[in-house]
Amino acid sequence: MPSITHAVEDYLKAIWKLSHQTGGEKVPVGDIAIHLGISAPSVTGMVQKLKGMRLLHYTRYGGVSLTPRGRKIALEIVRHHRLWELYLYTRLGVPLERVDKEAERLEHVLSDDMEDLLSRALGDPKRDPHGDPIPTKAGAMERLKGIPLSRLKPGAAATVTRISDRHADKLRYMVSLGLLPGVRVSVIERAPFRGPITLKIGNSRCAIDPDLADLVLVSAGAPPRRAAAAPRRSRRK
Amino acid sequence: MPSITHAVEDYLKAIWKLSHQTGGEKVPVGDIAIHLGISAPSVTGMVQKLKGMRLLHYTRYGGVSLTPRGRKIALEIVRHHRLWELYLYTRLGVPLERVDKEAERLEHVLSDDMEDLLSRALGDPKRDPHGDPIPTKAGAMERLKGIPLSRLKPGAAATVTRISDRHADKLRYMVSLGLLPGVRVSVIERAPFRGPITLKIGNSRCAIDPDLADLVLVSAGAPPRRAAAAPRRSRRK
DNA sequence: ATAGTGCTTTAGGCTAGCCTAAATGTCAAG
DNA sequence: CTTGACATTTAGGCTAGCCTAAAGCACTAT
Repeated sequence: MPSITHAVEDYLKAIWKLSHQTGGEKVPVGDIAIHLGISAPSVTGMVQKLKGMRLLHYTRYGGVSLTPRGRKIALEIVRHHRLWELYLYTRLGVPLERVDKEAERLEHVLSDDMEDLLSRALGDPKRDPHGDPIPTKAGAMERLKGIPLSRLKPGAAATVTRISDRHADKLRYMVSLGLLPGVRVSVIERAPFRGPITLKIGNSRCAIDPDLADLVLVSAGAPPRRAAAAPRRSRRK
Repeated sequence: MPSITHAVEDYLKAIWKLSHQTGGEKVPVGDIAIHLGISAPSVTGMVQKLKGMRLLHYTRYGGVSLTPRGRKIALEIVRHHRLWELYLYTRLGVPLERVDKEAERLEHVLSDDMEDLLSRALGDPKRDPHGDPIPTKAGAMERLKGIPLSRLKPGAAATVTRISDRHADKLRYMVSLGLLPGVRVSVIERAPFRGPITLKIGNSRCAIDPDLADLVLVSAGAPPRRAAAAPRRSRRK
């Protein structure tokens, strides 16, 4: 019986992500290939193997979906990933746009005992620094609520709940604007034809592209009760 | 040109350790095999590959020794390992006898940037929680000074500087005795014929086997100025 | 010297994961 | 219902690392 290698974990996580964000059931093999940057034939091969391990359902030309076992493992990796992200961000001061890449490697290297210690050291957090929910150890995950910032009507105010971690460069830009989870924003103006959206973030204002605003989730009324803990950057040297 | 894989890092670290602790120049292939738990033929194969990468010197039947390049990489891994150990111990409260195994996996997963952040977060430490010196980024390492506790004369007092991390079970026992770096000990009595050594550790006394005492290094007069920071175990639940 | 003993190396094989090229299935549009 | 476009799978190959079995070297003791 084959074991859960790093590669297996990567596949399961990718499949989970893809089915999670599209909401769809079946995930096409090609999408997995693109997401992981691996050739389609390689993915077919691995998928057949994972089917043999009963980690996913698969029919030729029919796409894949995770079994409960597969989903459990996927969520475990997601939990590891997000715990590490939070740790890197709040404790080591790793810049937000870099935590994803670092956590990508660390997520595979976290024993069960250490997972507990890490979680506890962080105060058993519910969200990672991007605002994404951290699955519980049992494999339950809070639903992401909120609407894209791009959908917010002019004049409306809201609180950022989550910023997408997909594109490091865009993320860095958002950070530079102060567009972070827990921050209060309001829409001042929206140009027609998907033109720029003018925002007030804190006390400053700026205009951003709606494509960028798509990546930001906001929650209507919620006050910024508890932002993800700020990093304590060491100031020495 | 082959790349520095995890396996390569493990080999270099093993060779460095073996040549470092024997003080000898050439390391026999068989020793590497035993140390890594890998068959001798596999080691021969890898060693030939590493020679091709100019990371070590090797002649058939003649053992191996690291080139400067190889040593640089080995020390980098050792640095990673010891930084992680200290981090796990002082920040996450991982038990001392477990940090080695955990760090074994983490050491391969530490980017250059993160190494700096980690080191800084720890206050650019010089020692790991066992008392072993942490190599500098440039690849320089302080020499371990001190004598084995087993060599200490009755009546003499000293400070523990380092306890071996080789055997997790023995390490756990030492921890339970309070035999930790920075702790003051004195020899009350030594039974003849390598019999048990009776010690005073702090305010309590105990008798230990000289084989165990071999694993503890002590420094004659040094006062316990700064022990490796104690773990702050969370007390919740 | 020479045989034995014990490393060490060669030879040959295996698995995991990846690749490219070529074949095959699916589906929509004519 | 046929064809083209495109996704997917099969076939065949590669590298990294590991293994076992058998051959080869070196050193010691007769």
